[in-house]
Amino acid sequence: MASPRIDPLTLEVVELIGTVVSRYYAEYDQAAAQHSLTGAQARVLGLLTLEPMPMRQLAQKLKCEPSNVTGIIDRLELRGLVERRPDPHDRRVKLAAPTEEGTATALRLRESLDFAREPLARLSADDRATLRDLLHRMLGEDAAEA
Amino acid sequence: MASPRIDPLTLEVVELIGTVVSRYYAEYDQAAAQHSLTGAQARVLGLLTLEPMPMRQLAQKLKCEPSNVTGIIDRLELRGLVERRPDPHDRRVKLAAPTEEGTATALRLRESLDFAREPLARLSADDRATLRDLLHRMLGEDAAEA
DNA sequence: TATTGTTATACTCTATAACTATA
DNA sequence: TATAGTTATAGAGTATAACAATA
Repeated sequence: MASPRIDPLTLEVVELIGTVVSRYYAEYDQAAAQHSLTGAQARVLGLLTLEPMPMRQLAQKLKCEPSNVTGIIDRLELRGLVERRPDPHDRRVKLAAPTEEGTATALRLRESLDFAREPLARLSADDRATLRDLLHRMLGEDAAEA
Repeated sequence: MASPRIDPLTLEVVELIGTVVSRYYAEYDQAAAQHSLTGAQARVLGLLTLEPMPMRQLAQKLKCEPSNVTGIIDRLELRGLVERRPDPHDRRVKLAAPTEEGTATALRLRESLDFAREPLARLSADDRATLRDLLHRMLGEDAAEA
């Protein structure tokens, strides 16, 4: 809790990360908007295409209250991108799953996300590998949560 | 528009960046909440402590519509963290500026943001320098916009 | 009793359009 | 006429609290 007095180098890296963050978010929202989706809707659709899951689990992934998921899924369901299925093992839970159209939309969305190509294309393969290693070490073991 | 077919290395780096982004945002919002501020309010307060500026300019920095800034500044002003000053050169513009308490809050907020310390502390100074260079090259010349 | 999902409510952020006061 | 800031409005995300169905 002692006041940090961060060195200039660390400060510069933090600012650079801030730039990456804001650019990443802007591109993500823009890509989502091109498919008439909000950022949250796009994120949910992306998660569900990996694996259908209960509303509760979705809330945990999004780090928000379960009551919010109801609305987001409502809007996606209204557009035919997602459906609610009963869970055969527990009649309380509803499994959110993408429809065929939802899966297709998520795929197109991922392809239109060119954050992967544009900025990273400026780095050589060796540089990308170095960056990967640095980020891995920076994030520690729990980097897989995405 | 040709479908990308991204190589696994690039994909891995993109995922890592996604993890950094979500962690950065989560920490930022949490730090803001500790001071009873929303993320947007904290961002505005941070910008204004660097330099007071017209509402219009603030909207440009936030990449949102000017009408939104009115509300954000309203709420900050209501709490005594920000004030609106007339611009001596143009009676149309209002300069948003932090109050003394606003400046103090912004300072405490910055200190409580330990994203700078915790993850980056795992890297040596050499590694941080390497990371800085890679991010610089990745972001290009326009990395200063933050 | 505890848990899942929902509803009701309130607040913030967001965009759009129309308005005012200046320039 | 153009610009700066505001208001009005509507939609979306968020948290909180209370509720029904199920465990």
